Amino acid sequence: MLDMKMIRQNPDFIKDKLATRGIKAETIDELIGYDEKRRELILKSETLKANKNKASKKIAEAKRNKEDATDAINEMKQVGADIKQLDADLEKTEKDQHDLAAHLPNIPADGVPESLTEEGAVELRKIGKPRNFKFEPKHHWDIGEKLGILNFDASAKVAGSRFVYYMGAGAKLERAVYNFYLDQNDKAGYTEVLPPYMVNSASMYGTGQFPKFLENKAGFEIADSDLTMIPTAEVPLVNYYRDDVIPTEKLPVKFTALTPAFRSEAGSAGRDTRGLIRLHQFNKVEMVQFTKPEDSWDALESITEHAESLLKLLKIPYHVITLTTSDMSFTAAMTHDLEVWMPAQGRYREISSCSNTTDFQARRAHIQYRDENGKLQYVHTLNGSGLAVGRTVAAILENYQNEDGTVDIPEVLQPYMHGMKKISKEN
RNA sequence: GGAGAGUUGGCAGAGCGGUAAUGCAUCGGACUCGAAAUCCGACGAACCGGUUUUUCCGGCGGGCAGGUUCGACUCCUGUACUCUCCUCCA
Repeated sequence: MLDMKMIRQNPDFIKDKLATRGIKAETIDELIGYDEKRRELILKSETLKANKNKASKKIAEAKRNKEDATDAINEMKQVGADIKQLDADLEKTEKDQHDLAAHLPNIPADGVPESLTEEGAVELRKIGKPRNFKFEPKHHWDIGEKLGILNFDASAKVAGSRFVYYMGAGAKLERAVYNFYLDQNDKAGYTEVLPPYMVNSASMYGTGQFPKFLENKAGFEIADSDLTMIPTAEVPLVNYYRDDVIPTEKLPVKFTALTPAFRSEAGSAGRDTRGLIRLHQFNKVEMVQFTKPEDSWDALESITEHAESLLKLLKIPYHVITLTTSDMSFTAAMTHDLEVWMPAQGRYREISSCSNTTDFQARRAHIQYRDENGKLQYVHTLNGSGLAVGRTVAAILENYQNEDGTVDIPEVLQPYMHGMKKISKEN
């Protein structure tokens, strides 16, 4: 949620910034119009309410003195009716204003490449050289199915498209990857959390998924309840402190969690229909930080670098890009994506997204701390995948594949696989 | 799933239709070499509007949402959460 006072005071700045995210200037004007009308109505309503309170006190006093209070009671009746009318208008205006404001994305930070498409992302660095294959590298789904460690036929039967069964060494590899990630995050000072996998709509609103998420049918809501399956652990992790004041000495708070993420993938029909890249349910280890405002930009770099360190240890080639203004998620002021090299596709694919949402989520979710003057301020929140687990498995299968169809296991994962060095049919 | 109780300021805790006692904590002051104790005073969330870049005024506010009423923390309805008992259950 953007700061309305800020919009009121710097309308042109907001218009320029949000134009890069596809928001029309007229939308901002409309919002400011609602705000002006709202404040006008508040002024009128509050004047009447002040009168009402005075009249009420008069009645109370008259009653105490056993005097006649008919005049004051009539005044109360009249004023009460006027207030009712005015407040109905006010409520409508507030709702209109709020609905509009809730649809405005965060202001892009300086340095975010401006573009109305995903074209124009800036590559910050490229690490590791794609391996030179002496044979045609296979897609991970082919490798996985041949090895008997991924079964998409069974999942199609039992659940539907965009699900998977990991079998045997495949399931173990998935487990090795997320245990490795959790251990690394633990070492980096993140508190491990095991949160609920369903959250209420206030939480979905707090982290900025709702209302758009609902309108786009992007998720899985539980019938006859207020619950939604989490689309990312970011939701329960950030909302942990919703409506709270975080004790200042605790900042920065760093959380990490392994959870499944549930997404409808509405609107992505035909894309990535095979394999582990785009599923309705996938595991992800997530990192979240709550920081003081002045620390959040350093924190974004630190989260990104930590996510990178995982890929470095796994020895998988990747690059880091800064997303464009319109490619970023709704809540982000800046996002660095990590993309891993997928040999069979011959391109980099997203495996992590690290964002600074500044105070955008904190405003929605009311997450505050007290500054050195004891004043309540909004914290900044950050999130980053560390990392997507299924996509890591896909990347391992493709980057570590051998011509005979076996797959080597990255050295750092071998201890997590009871020393197994290679996945072959026999496993 | 059933029954009951509860939800008031940072905490504790009254009132139970006329606009939120009191205690603790906090802040300021007095006393003191200093501190404790004591005394005096202030302050009761967050939020919103006006004015104002300190101030002051007003609104809102007693889990939340409605209703009754000139007026509700106080009555009624719904709902969320917490606790206890029963039931069920990994």
